[in-house]
Amino acid sequence: MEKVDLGFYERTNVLKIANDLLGKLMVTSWNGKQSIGRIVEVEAYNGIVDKASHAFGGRRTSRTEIMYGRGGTAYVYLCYGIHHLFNIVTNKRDIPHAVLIRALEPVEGIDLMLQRTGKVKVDHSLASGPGNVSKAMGILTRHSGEDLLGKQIFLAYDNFSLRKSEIIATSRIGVDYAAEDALLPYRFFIWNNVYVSAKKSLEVVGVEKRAYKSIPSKQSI
DNA sequence: CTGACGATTCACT
DNA sequence: GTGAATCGTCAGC
Repeated sequence: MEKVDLGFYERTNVLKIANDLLGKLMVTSWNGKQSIGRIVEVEAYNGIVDKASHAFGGRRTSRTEIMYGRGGTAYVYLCYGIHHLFNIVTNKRDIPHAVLIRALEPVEGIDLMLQRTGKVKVDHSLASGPGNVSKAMGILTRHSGEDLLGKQIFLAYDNFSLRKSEIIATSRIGVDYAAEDALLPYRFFIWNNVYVSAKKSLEVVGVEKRAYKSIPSKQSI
């Protein structure tokens, strides 16, 4: 298991990074408690030109400031007053790209995940859905700003690999307010993986496997 | 200071 | 399919 390095996070194409995150291992380790999950579903948020992004239009607030930090930083925020959503900041400082981790396949420390989620046995929902990912891994908003090159929260890779044909791209979940940008195929997941969330909405959408080639890059508003 | 609301989940119909 | 839970964040006054 090798830790994902800074170069991976600092790349400029957030859609490419989102694709590359599929199959990677997410690790949390504190108080001697380690949990590992394999990333099976993500969503890309393309910074200031993306109406679904918290940083749309260059918006800077105390909360979103983290997104303007260096790639390889955790951005965690509270949603609906209940759910802690874990994102990975990408690109260079001042370019607020991010990738939301939406689902994990539990790999290690599963007893801890069960304990944290209050579940009795493993099922498809253990770390499926962005709120459940954080709950199972023990991530809270206080971890926002944490360095992903550190020892507490980081990503790693092993021998696992995916073919491009195993990656499905669809529109993102819960971003209807983003008008036309709600339709962009910025959600990626592993085909046929049982831990992927919101399956009902799939209906085998028009699969856009090369979505990242059409990424908008203009930096004006 | 106030009010509206969200990158969600779960139980229930 | 519908609605409740629940609170930090943010715009507006």
